[in-house]
Amino acid sequence: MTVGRRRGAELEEAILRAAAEELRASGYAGMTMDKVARRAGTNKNAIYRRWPQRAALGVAAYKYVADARTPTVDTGSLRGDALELLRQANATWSSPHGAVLRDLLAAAADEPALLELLREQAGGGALSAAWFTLLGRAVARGEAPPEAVQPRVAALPMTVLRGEYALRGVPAVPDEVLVEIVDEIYLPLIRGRGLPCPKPQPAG
Amino acid sequence: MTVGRRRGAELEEAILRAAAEELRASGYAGMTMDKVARRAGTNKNAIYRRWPQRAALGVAAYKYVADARTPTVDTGSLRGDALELLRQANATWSSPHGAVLRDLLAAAADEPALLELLREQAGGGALSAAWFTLLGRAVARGEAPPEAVQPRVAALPMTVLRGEYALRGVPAVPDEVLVEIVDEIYLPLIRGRGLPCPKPQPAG
DNA sequence: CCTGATACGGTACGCCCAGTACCTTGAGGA
DNA sequence: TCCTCAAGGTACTGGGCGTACCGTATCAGG
Repeated sequence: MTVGRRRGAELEEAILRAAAEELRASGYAGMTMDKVARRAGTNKNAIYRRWPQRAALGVAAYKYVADARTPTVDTGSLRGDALELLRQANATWSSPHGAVLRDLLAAAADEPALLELLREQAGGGALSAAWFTLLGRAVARGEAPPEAVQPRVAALPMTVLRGEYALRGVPAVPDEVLVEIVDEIYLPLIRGRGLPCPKPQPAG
Repeated sequence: MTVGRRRGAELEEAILRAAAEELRASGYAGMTMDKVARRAGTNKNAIYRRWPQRAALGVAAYKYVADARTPTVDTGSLRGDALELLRQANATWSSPHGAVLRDLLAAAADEPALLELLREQAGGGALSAAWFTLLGRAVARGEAPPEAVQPRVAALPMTVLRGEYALRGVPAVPDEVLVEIVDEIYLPLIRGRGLPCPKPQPAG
C-alpha cells in the first residue's frame, strides 16, 4: 500500500515539510510532535532520533522554509535604498513566515542555543551587511559622511522598525511609517553626524 | 497551628506574594499553579476563583511587585538627562524584575489582552512621557530644535536600547554603549533635525 | 541468497501541568 | 444561633513532551 518505507534524507524531508506546514497552520504553539509525526506519516521516534527537542525541530523547520536570500537594493539614492530595504523587511515580517519566526523567538526564550540560531536569522548577519553596503555606497556618492558608517547607525532603521513592531500588536506597519523612519530619523541622523557641530550649548 | 483561615484580601495578598516569589525563583515558565498554591499555603481553587488563567496571575503578580515609579531626571543638559534615563532603564531591565517581565512578554505572545497590559508596563506610557518632557526642556533651553519633539524621535534611545537587548542574549548593556547611543545617535539626530538641510543630492 | 546491523513504525508508557468538579470545613454576618 | 459563602482538600480529565520496548522493513556485505 505504501510506497515502501522511507529512510534517511527522504524521511527527514517529509518530517521537515510536515513541521513547516504545522507551523504555518497552527503557529509554533500548535506544532505538536504527534501532529507533525502524523502529518509526516511517521511517528515521534523518527523525529526524536533527529532532533532532541521540540524547539530544535521548530528551528529546523523554520530554516527549511527560510530561503536565506540576501536582500539587495540599488536605487541610486540613500533614501531610496533605505526605504526599499525597510519595505522588504516589513513585507517579510508581515508574512505568515514572519509570524512563525516571531512565535519561535518568543518560545525559545529559555533555550540559549536556539536563540543564537534565531537571532542570526532575525537580522544579525546578512541584513546588517546589506545596510552597511548601502551606507557605503552613499558615502562614495558623497551623500553621507564617512563617520556615519558604524554598525549601530547603519542598521538603525531596522531597529526602529522592530520597535514599531513591539509597540503595535502585530506587524504590517503602514508604509507612511517607513517613510517617516527614513525621512525623520535616518536621514537627519546621517546629516547630523556630518557636522563637526559645535554643541548648541558649548558650556563646560 | 495555623493562624486561622485567611479570606479575601489577606489570602489574595498571600497568593500574589507567592506567585511573585515563584516568578523570581523559576521564571514564568516555572511558575506552576500548584507550586504557587503550595507556597501560598492554599490550593489552586482559591487562585482560579480570582484569575481565570495562569497568564492573568502572572500579570497580576508582576504588577504587584512593579512599583510604577515614573522616572524623573533633570541634570540640566539634554545629554545628561538622556544618559540618566537610559541608565535607569538599563538597570531596571537588567534586574531579575526585568527578567520576569521579559519572560512574561515572551510567554504572552498568544494572549492579546495580556500583551496590552504588558506593553504599557514595558515602556508605553510613563516612559515615553518622560522622554517627551526631557526633550521639551531641551527645546526650552535652546539645546534642541522644536521639530525634534516627536514621538518616534523622543524615545529613540529606548528603542535602540531594546534593539541592543535583542542582539545580545541578556540585558546588562555596558555603560559605554549607553554613552554611544546618546553621543553617536541621539544627539546627532537632534542636531540633524535642526537643519533645514538642502538634500546633499538635490537630484530629481 | 542469506545474514546481520540499522533505522523505521506502532504502541504504550511516565510525567507534568492547566483547568474542573465535588465535597468538607471554617469564618463571619444576620 | 444558624446560614451562607468562601476557603481547603482531593481527585480527575485532557493533553503535551519525551522515553521505552518491540516487531519489521530496508540496506550492506559476504
